[in-house]
Amino acid sequence: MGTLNEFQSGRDLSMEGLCTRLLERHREIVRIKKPHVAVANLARIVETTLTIANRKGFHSMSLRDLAEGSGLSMGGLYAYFDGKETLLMMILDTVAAAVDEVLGAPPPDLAGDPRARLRWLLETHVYLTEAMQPWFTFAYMEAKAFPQAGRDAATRSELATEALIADILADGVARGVFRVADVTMTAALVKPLLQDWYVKRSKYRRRGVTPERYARSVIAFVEAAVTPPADRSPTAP
Amino acid sequence: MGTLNEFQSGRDLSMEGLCTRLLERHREIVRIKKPHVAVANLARIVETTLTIANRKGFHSMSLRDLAEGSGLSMGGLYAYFDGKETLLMMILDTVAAAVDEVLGAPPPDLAGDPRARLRWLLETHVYLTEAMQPWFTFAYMEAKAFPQAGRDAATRSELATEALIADILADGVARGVFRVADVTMTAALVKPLLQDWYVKRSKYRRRGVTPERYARSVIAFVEAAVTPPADRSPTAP
DNA sequence: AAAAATCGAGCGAGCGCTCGCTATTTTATG
DNA sequence: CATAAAATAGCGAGCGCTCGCTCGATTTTT
Repeated sequence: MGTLNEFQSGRDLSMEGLCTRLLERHREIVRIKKPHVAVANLARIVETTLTIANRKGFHSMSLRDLAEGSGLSMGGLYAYFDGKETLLMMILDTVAAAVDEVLGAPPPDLAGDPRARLRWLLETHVYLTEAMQPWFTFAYMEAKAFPQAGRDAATRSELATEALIADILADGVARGVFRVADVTMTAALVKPLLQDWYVKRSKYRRRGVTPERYARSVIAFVEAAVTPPADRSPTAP
Repeated sequence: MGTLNEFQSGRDLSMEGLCTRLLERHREIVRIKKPHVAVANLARIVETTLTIANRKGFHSMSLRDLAEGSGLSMGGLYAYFDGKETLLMMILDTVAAAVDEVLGAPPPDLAGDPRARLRWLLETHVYLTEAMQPWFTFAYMEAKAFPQAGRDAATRSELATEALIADILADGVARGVFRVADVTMTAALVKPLLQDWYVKRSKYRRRGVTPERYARSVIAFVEAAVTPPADRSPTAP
């Protein structure tokens, strides 16, 4: 099993890397010409937004707060987005894109091994959400309270992850490795275990729980629930 | 195992019953003298608040929205609370009180049976949150974004429930009924399974999942994770 | 000197909240 | 038992303020 340090997503998940791709997806909204200027300021804007919004909510963050925190002026901000709602959407779709990119590319050599695929998915999800913790907290907290497009995107992303889990479980059942009464229901129950890592991150930090340990715990918990009793006898591997 | 219909909490969880107790706890704030008038209008105020806030967030609900929805005027509302924030607190502490009252009173005859206690707790939690679903959704969504006192209350309530789970697990381990590597960690993982029921209620409704079935699934999932392998062999009961 | 980036005072809309007032019910009085 | 007096409940225009957003002026870069 891997560790957070070994975790290689094949994607740059740093603030700069994420904002570079954010800029590419929104060239027609960001009115700044020089990419290095745009990316640098987007990074400060997003960083500040995540910090303030995760403390008191996106709605309660005023653009004056954001201007002060990011070092730009009120008017300056509007060269980077055309409204507060657009800023929200930019952040939300950056999270969704990261999920697609990272979880959508499992190592091909695991294809025939449902147990390994499940471990990889759970572990990678924990490490991904650890690397982008403020982004995921933001998306989780704000997606519900905002306009239809945002809600839909969040729902779709959530269901996509659930479908990945369900797919692995179904494969495992077909191969006789797992025993699961209801694949859809079980997948639905696994999802909140993954979300808890970033939703309650501060609780786990306070308790000194590392990402590695959390991933191990979730894997053990889920595997116990899907492994046929016969394979779990104390003498089995 | 019980069903939602048989579920008797020993407390009136109807809107009227809850608002009656809410009024008792806040007599010095509610300036309406006649209890039957106060309770009736509080019920309409709270009902409207939960509906609007769960759709677009408490912060985005204006008191004009609330006045229109509840049938009172702007000024009239202020006879029932002394500010928007107080209204929030009234609702949050009603939820906390209900949790204490219902989960704090397990059937005494289960005392010696950790497995039965665990089942009762999980089942009762699902039924309680089903009966007060809009209240719990509201508390979950709004507690974080609001003032210190609210955050603290939410954290304390959350940890209290977790402690109830941990207590049962520890008892089960001591009696050799459960096998759990880390009681605190496992309790932490059970909590989000219970929260998912009201946080994602609409998803489960869309899929036709009943409270009974959800409770059964969670119980099966958790029991698989805490039952020693030996007791799970196909020949065991 | 042209282009790009940034500035910040100012706008109208909408917010939470107040207050002088009316309408209704309860109580006191001859 | 009428009715005056007091208490209670409710009203909604309007206040001060902050919000998201705009735009002509200004600074910085090339």
